[in-house]
Amino acid sequence: MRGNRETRIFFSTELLGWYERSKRDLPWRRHRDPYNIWISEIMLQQTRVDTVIPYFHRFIERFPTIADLAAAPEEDVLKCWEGLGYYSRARNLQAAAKQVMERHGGTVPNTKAEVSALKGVGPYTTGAILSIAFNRPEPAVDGNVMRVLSRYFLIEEDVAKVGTRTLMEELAAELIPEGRASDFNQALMELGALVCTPKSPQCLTCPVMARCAGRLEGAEERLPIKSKAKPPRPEYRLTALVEGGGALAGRVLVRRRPDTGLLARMWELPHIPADAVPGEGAGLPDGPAMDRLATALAAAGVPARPGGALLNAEHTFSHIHWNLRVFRFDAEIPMQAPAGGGVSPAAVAETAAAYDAAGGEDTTSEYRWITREDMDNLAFPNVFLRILNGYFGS
DNA sequence: AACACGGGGGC
DNA sequence: GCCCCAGTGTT
Repeated sequence: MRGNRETRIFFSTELLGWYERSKRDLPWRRHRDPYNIWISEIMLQQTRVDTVIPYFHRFIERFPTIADLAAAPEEDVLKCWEGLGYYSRARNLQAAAKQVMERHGGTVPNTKAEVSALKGVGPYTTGAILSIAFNRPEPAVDGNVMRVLSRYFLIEEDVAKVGTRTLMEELAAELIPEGRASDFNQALMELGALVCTPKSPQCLTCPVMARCAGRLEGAEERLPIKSKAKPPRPEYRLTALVEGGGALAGRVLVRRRPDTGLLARMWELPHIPADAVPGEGAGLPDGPAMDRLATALAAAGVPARPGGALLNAEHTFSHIHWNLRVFRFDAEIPMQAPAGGGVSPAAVAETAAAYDAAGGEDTTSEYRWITREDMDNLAFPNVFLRILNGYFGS
């Protein structure tokens, strides 16, 4: 156990007092509703409060109950999550809502085994739901809590290590005052968010500064100790903004991403990989780049005439840095439905091979011609949202 | 244990 | 431009 008894009692007591005085009025704190708390905790994973608030309101309005969420089209759930990132959270959340309907009659369970069995609910969220919604004395250790505890107790273990989190959970559990798990866990995270911040912590306003070992050692700025993440690897993409003609005038070609992996089942502009920054230095010149893109589009069933480079866009994920060069195309002829409504296996194989040869990766994409209004119903990652909003002029 | 998985905010 | 994240699932 870290710290002596007085140090731990002081911490918990002063922290609770501070929380009563300083807690923010957040939407999910209005009522102690397990569904609201669950939604908020999933949204708050790797995401700041200010970002989450508008999403939380829209989500609860669109899916007021677990039954509504379980019954909704996945497309609607993703659309509600659009721009929030880590979209597997949304897909897992809906899968978990179905679990709750089937196993628990539509009521959020209140035991550790049942809560942690829900899709998308790991050790942190299990503790958060059990403590915040049901006042159970379970630790809820996130990045904030690890920062606060590492400073107050001067813990120099690497917080990126699994063993360190386990240690923090044991410590956090010991600190929970009798009957106060809900407020105490929220207080711990609130302190990390408002006072014990990653950079320039506001120690002079901190309720536990007097006994903070990190502060007393002058070590608060270098804690917590955390090993560095790998930098994102660069990827270069030739991207097509294809404008329809004739019956498809005013529409743009988009496709749906595969069921798994990056941005699963989100919509995007068609793009193919390139070896370097397109249009620069070692990158493919615009002419050949557009030729390759045109070949890939034709193989996907959309013959199109290149209309020049439109813009460059960059987007950084946690592990990939995308460099996109977007080219405008005019569709030569509208996509036609095959006779009889079907496509022969041979034709599919031929198209797939041609698309692959042209640098395409996903040969099973669903393509669609959309208007600006159609964007209200389809979920796009931010980088394509920016491009399309710029194009449609909104 | 390492990696995949988005995005925004602070400085 | 670089750093920080209110984590979970897969391999």
